[in-house]
Amino acid sequence: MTTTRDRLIDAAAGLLDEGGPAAVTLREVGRRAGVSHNAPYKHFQDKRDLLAALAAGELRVLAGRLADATAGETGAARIGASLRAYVGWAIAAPERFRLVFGAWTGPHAELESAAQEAVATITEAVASAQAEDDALPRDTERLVALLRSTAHGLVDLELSGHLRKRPGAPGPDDLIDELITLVRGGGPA
Amino acid sequence: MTTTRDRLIDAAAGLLDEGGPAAVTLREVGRRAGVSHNAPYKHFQDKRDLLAALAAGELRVLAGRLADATAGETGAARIGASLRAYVGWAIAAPERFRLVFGAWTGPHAELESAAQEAVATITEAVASAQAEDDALPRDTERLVALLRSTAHGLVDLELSGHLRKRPGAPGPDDLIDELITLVRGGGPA
DNA sequence: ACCTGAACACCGTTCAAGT
DNA sequence: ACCTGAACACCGTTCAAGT
Repeated sequence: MTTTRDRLIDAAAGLLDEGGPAAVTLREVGRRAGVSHNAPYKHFQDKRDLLAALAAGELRVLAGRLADATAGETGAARIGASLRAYVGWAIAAPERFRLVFGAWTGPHAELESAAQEAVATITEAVASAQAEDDALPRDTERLVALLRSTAHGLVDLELSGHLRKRPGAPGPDDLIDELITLVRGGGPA
Repeated sequence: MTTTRDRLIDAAAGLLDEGGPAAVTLREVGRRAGVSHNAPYKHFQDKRDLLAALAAGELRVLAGRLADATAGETGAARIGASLRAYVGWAIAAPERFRLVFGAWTGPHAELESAAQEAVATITEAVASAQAEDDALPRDTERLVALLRSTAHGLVDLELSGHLRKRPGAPGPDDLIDELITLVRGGGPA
């Protein structure tokens, strides 16, 4: 049984994908969900709260993808799989990526716990890789922060068209490979 | 002599800094500039065009800061100075950073040429550093793309609160140092 | 408990008119 | 050339009312 609440979130996600944040109006969300233009207020505090619920769901999807992608890998390859899954998710749904990591005014409990889940998944992959590959730096927190930053920036610059100006320029996946090589000190796998 | 056009851009910048993108309404921009709520349409095609002019100006400021910061440095320190200037600019004016690198629908000539200028400044710093330090990777384009991505992601995660959850966690400047160490293969300066 | 319809105070944009 | 004021079609949010 799909609740009205779920249909509202689905409608918002569809509108976001199709027309960006400007297309997500509560009036159209209601229309698509088959309710009135202010029925959303019976399920969410306000528009921001609806978007946060959507963003939290997306972060849980991301965490699942990261877990799946890294399950069969070992060593530095595990880190590579994790970063490629992150980038793949973001490139496939740019508007959701931007929503999730955009400017949120004030804290939101559900969103924060979902974010923590995604970071924990990456951290596990990195910690395992470190245990299996002595060429990796030892400080897990620093390494995770650096890897996340690079993957995130790669995606953001790619999506905004700032990364590749000419054809043949290195793309996100090329740069992830380069990053992992550098992070291992350029030595043999 | 400050033109009406300049006062409109200044008003938009002030509103952006104070209240984020939602606070930048053409009506309030006009009010602050001492003109009517639709005088902006005599100087800009629409709201997006005004914001693009603001963003382009900010990118030119950034390019200048990068040039200044790297002028007195050599080798890998030049890259460090460049990245710290980038991060410093972004953290000091988060809303402008987000505007500049946000989602622009369709191309905008002035904005694109300003972006090219900023990238060229970073590229010069990196190319000089490569000439002075053999420990750096040789491919300038790849290296620039990787450095820009990391710096950009660092800022974006920091601003959204996703980078540092606990006090004492490494901040942007720590991670820039780590990145430069890794990029040099971890060897001696 | 969940939803509707009218209303309010906004917003970007257009247009006719003024100097 | 530059600006104004009214108007239009939106929007988020609130509120009284309905089942």
